[in-house]
Amino acid sequence: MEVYTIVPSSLAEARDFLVRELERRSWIVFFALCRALYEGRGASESTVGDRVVIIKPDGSLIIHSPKGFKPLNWQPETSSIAVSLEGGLLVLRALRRSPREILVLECSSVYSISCGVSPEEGQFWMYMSEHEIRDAIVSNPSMIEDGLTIIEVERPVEPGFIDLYGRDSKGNIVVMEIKRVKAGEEAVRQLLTYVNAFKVRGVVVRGILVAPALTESALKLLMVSGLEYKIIDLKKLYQQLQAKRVKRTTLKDYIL
Amino acid sequence: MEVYTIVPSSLAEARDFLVRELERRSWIVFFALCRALYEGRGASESTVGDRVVIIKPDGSLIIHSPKGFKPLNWQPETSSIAVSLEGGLLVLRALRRSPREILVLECSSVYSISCGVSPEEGQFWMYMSEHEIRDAIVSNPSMIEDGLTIIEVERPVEPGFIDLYGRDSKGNIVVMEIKRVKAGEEAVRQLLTYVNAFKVRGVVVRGILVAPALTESALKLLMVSGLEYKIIDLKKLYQQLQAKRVKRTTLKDYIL
DNA sequence: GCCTAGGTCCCGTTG
DNA sequence: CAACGGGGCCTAGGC
Repeated sequence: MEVYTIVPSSLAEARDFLVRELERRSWIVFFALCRALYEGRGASESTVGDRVVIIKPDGSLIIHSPKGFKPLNWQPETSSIAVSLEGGLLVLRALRRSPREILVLECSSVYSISCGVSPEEGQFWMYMSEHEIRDAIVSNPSMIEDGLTIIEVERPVEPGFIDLYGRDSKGNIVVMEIKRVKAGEEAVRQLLTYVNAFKVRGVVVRGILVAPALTESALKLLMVSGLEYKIIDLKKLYQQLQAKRVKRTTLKDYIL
Repeated sequence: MEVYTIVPSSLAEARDFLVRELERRSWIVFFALCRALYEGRGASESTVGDRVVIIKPDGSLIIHSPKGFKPLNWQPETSSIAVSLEGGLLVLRALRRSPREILVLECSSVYSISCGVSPEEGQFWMYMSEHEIRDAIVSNPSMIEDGLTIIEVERPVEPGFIDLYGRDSKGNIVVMEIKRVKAGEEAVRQLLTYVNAFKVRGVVVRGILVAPALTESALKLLMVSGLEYKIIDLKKLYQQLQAKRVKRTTLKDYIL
């Protein structure tokens, strides 16, 4: 990857550079003193401040303030980014078609602009998703309960999908909702919706919430609703999965 | 703001530069060919790819791939970022205490590094939040229903808070849940939880979902649950609020 | 620290 | 296209 940086001596120079690199669909990063105006699903405005602006080859635009993970303003995907000089300011207009949104960036000063064309995308893998946990249970249902058999994964029901649908050793239908993080009330409500979808059709089923932990109020709501839960040990599960997994890399040397 | 950029001729030079600027709590942005390993609440790994890495003065670390709004890897807040040269790679270890997470970035090549110390933070205002909508209803409850009076805002209930709590013209207690976007089932379930919190204590209340729109299944669930809804016009509300608001800036010249 | 709820949530998947 | 649910969600506000 070739990265090229300029320290523009004027906003006109910055504009020309941006126009050319947007045309080439380069990856653009610049430091600027600017303010942003946004209107769409919500609306925002700001006073001038030092910002880092990223424009990606796919048109995504991200404006970062000096603090925190979240950008101050953004446009996840743009249909067009227009650059112009207006009243002594460098103005970028980033439009989005659907939902219809506009983000206007007014730069009073551009400190530096870097750009590069990126050939190396690389691959990415995420582990320990709800998906992975679900698949692990499918291949070993006894981790939930002895004698449990899984009949269907992602079974469509009235609204949405049941994570796991099975039958216990006594022949009862079991509906399972899986959470990869501590489950709150919302998870219980979700499970309850599924169980009720059966109940209204006169079918009584067991509902089991599968999670590494439950909040207190979630537990209370679960009890009141006649539902059950099963705590799973994510660390153990991760190590089991890790052992089976094609070893691509390892963090062992880094783990503290 | 002063922005300084180097094109390091070696990883050692990049390391020295990073160490110094991290020390100074500068704002650091660099382009690199690298891969990231993450382990914490989840786990991820990747092959090498071209990335833009941002390290903010507060220690937030963000790694962007060439696509989309979301970073590939990140650390919202770090307790420490260590930089070292290991086996011909520039390695950054970003630790987070709680939750305990580690992000390791292995750079095989650093194309350029920019840094700057930012004095101008600027201010930021967000409009049309649920908060704003709620306040607008408080100052004019008739937009929901004639004769409605608001008794309490954010009234604490069994678990959580009721957005608006009031009384209708006939003396019935009214519980309102506000959504700034189209409401789905989840919003209905939330409202239902609040209404049920009264019901279990033998108090019958009206539940009204206030939103710009409802999904079909949300409407169905709402009907079945004996709840009500009120559609609000966000565009109209925004213009009303905008008129009252202290005019800081305007997008009028930009709106298409 | 835990927990609840909002978000311009984003994002993938599916009908 | 709309809608539903996951996410390393993040972040703010209460306790």
